[in-house]
Amino acid sequence: METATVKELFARSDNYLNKKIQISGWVKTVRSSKTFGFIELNDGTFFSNLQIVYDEKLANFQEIARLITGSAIIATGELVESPGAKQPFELKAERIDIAGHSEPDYPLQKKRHTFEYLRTIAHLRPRTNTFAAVFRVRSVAAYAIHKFFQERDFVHVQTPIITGSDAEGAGEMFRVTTLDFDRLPRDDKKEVDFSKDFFGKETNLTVSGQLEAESYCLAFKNVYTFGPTFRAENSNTPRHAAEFWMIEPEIAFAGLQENMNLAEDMLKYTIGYVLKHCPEEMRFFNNFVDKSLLGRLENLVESKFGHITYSEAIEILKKSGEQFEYPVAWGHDLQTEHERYITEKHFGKPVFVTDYPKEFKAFYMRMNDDGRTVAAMDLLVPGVGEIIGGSQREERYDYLEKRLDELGLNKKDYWWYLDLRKYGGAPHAGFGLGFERLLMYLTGMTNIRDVISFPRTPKNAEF
RNA sequence: UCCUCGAUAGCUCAACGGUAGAGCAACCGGCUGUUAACCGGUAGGUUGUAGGUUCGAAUCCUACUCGGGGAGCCA
Repeated sequence: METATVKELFARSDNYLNKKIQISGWVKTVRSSKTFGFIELNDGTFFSNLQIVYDEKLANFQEIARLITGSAIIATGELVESPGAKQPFELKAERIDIAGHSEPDYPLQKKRHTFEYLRTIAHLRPRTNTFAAVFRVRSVAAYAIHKFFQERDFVHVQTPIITGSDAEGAGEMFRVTTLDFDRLPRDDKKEVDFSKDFFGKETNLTVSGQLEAESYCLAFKNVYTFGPTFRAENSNTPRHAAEFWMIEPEIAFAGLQENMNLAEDMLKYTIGYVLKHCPEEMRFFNNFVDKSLLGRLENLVESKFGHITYSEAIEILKKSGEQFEYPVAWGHDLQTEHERYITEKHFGKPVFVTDYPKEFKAFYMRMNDDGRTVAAMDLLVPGVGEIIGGSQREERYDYLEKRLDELGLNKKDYWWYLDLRKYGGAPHAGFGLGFERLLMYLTGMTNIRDVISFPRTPKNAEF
């Protein structure tokens, strides 16, 4: 007798038909009659369930008929063709052992639950159809991203989670400390004395691996990071989490154009890979989450992304005839409503917007020849908004130094970052891709809390 | 953080100033091919929390907590 998984049964049913097999998994539902019944079993390996038929010949027939959803069982029997229309085959049980009982108050039902409720039982929601699909896609997408970069000889750099630099410039940070809050050490000025802290200085959770990635980029040429990122911003939106995963490639001897080509290739590769390797999951999303999903994704893999400059975007918005809440004028940053118009209505596909005024972009972005814009690029996609933010980096020592001065930043904090420009600073570029935002785009799920296993958001760190 | 909407049985919802209900889940029973199984029955509630108005509050008012949507910040 062979043990099998549901995935194997569906992949190679000929090998198993009319043979005795053993299969183990969790009960999704039981339908019982007087002398026989059916169990829907999911073993976690495949999106579809296996139907098990059992009858009163089983010694524990009564017990099986009363199984509660969620119970773990091990079933043995022959795999036979099913007379029912909804499944090609089923297991005719000769024996069913109960590995773990469930309880009458099992919170998951056969009927549909709201995503809001399922977030309150995040430890059980991967057992639902939707979340089983989301997290298999998440796993496959992560693999596809590594595969994409590895096949192109990029080096995967694992940058630190704890950073001693408070100068990453990407927002509020979470403090990391071992100090006793009830008895904080103070210095002469009565301020907290961080020299007594674990690292002898202030430390925080990283908000970006970019600065460190640049260091490795200027040694390995092409690198990428893929790791957790932490932002202590009080953001309450369906697109923000305090802990999320980010992919940050960095390429040397390359500029903004190569950077955008890389981003486009990577997205198309990843989406194509998921479409090919998660057909059941993607069909499910298309049927139950977003009816236009597959058409949109398949179209995206074929089409060229749009390209416009910030200045062109302003012109498009001015000529659009739309009534916007925020004014459209050169020198004003693009608001969400503007971004949505450009990617959803004007282009109807992903669009790179480049060359923003330096005033609302980070210090490290490369100054353009016009002296007022920088070589930045944002990728906007319909439904999700900004999915990628990147730039060519300022590789000229004196320009970077000048920019730090203009913004009132302390050059001492950036000594090693400046060093990278001092010792063979080559043109280089990179971007950050929010992994969860990619998953939202891939699955049609509209809340970031539903594409990360145990979401951390303001006032919520349960589990 | 701001604006806005919401919170009623385990879940999804109804009742909108006058005795809190239904479907599903659970429990008991019936049913020889079901598949969101079906049929009959039982049980299940200080209506998010704390105040207030009223003869009377799930319903009106205030504050708070939590959640949804929108905005800002951004990935």
